[in-house]
Amino acid sequence: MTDSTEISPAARPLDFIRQIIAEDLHSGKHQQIVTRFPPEPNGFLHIGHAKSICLNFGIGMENNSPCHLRFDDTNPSKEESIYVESIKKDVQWLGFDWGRNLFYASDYFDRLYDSACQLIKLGCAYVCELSAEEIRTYRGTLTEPGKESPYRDRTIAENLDLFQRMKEGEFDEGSRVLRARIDMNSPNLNLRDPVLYRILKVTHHRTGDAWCIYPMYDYTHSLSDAIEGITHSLCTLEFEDHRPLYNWFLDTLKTEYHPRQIEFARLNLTYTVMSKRKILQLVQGGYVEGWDDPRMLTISGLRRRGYSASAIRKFCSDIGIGKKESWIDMSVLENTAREALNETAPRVMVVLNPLKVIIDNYPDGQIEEMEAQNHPQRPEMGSRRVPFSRELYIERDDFMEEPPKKFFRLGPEREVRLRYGYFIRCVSVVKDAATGEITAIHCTYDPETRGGSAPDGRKVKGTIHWVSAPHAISCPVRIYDRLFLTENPDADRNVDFKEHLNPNSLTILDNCMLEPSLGKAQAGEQFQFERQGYFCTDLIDSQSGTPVFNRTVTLKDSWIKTDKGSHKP
RNA sequence: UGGGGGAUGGUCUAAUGGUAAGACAGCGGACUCUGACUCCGCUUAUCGAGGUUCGAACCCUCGUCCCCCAGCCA
Repeated sequence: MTDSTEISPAARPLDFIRQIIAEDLHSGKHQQIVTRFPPEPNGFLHIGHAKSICLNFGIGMENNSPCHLRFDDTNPSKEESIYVESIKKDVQWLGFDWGRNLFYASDYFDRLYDSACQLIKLGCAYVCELSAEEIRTYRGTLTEPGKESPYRDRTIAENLDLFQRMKEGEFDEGSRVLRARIDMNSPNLNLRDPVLYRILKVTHHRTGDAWCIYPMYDYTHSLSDAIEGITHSLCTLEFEDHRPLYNWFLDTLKTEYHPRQIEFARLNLTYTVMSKRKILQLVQGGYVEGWDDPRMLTISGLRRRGYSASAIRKFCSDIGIGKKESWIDMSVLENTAREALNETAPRVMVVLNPLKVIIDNYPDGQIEEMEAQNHPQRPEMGSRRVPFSRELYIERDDFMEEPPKKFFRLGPEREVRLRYGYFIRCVSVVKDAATGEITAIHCTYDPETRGGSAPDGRKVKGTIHWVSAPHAISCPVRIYDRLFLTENPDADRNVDFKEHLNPNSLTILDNCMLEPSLGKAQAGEQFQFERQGYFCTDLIDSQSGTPVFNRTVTLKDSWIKTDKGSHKP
């Protein structure tokens, strides 16, 4: 990707973070800036991470400066290399390049250990033997000060010895921690002697069994930023309270670099959940078919759903960066997909819920090839030929025996245009004697209207899509809808968010009729099924010749609004 | 009720002492061989009360409401 304006159009005013960076560059505080995206490899990336990725890497591209990808892998009990791989893939797929700047916090374990010893020597850290419960009690509460640990005033030599023995595996998990020695009376709980290291006798996905003590986030993060010479360390609002601690580490250890932490509001989207913990529950509980289920707002799910990387980048740019907790409506994301796909997706005709049409006056056995444009607004995308014959399929929704007022489609005695085909008029309806279900309709066509226009200038109000029955390719199409029924599934603490799952988030239509050109669709190709929506061939389940389609998003439909329900797909 | 943040149409975002703007949503209309796209129009906002000022969304004071923090998670 070379066009950085695509990511942040020049016309858009700078967000507050970019303003700070511009000032720092202008004032000479920094000649070059360095940002970083620091995921923990304990799950797949989602749309919320995309916001952070676009921010950090976007700033990098705009300023021609590096943006590091650093895995914050300090908790081996939750982290796995499969997540490392998926994260790298997703960042690249989104269009970003970390170049040589791929790092792991675990790369710094030795330096982090040395710095911890340094803190001990400074009298700023000590080995504490309080249990986890005791530490919690000693920490105090929001309104009451904490109490100092009885181990707080050990000698430096004793602390050094104990810490080394922690490292050497002499002690049990949970029996000791290394703590910073700051202020048990601080109104900021993060400063009440936070834990720096804990004993975890767990194999790490990169360092194996080399370590049995692992550093905590706050300590690791600030030092890793300093080690890498990060200038602006961008994180979400909940870390605002941690900033004094972040700074304390850097100030106390007098690091060469002192990055500035700046916090921005995380992304909230309606009709979904964003927390990794909850997403994990959906995956592990089998509520979805995996991290990359097209209903998931993971990067891999969105990719499979048919969202392009540029659409996701556009979305992240559109929503902006601020400090106000905000909820973006899902329709904004959906609209971004439509906007992107409208430009690029070739148009095709597919009948999702087929209804047989027999054209009584069309010669039996005759086949014509109709010229259809691939994109009416972009003639350079060319055209294709679609076969037309006596028996066709049309959409069940496009026929009503007793049509309401503003229904422009087919009904008894009504005439409509078959797109790129002929005008047809319905002459009779065939029903199943037992169920009363309409099984087919009979029509006549006007041979003068070939291609879809009438020489006599007569107008029809409706144009519907169709597929020639003998030529149609039957195919499953997966209709995806929002995963949740409520705007904020998390809203009520007393109700499990899974209660709000949409039971109809996936509908498989297994007898859809594709126009023949779709037989050679490649996995991942995107199309507009005219009058229906944007669809793509599934990346995983599509075989060449036997495609499986996923609905990315519907087209806007103003008929559905006037009709109020009876027409809902 | 300790500390840290935040309040601009229904939802986001801008305006940084000088005409409150844009996007999405909604409503109405035009166009149309996609009830799509496109185009046009409309409704709707500065949390409240004071103050400073010729002039305040912006500065000051006092309130109100919302979010975050008591993991050996990140």
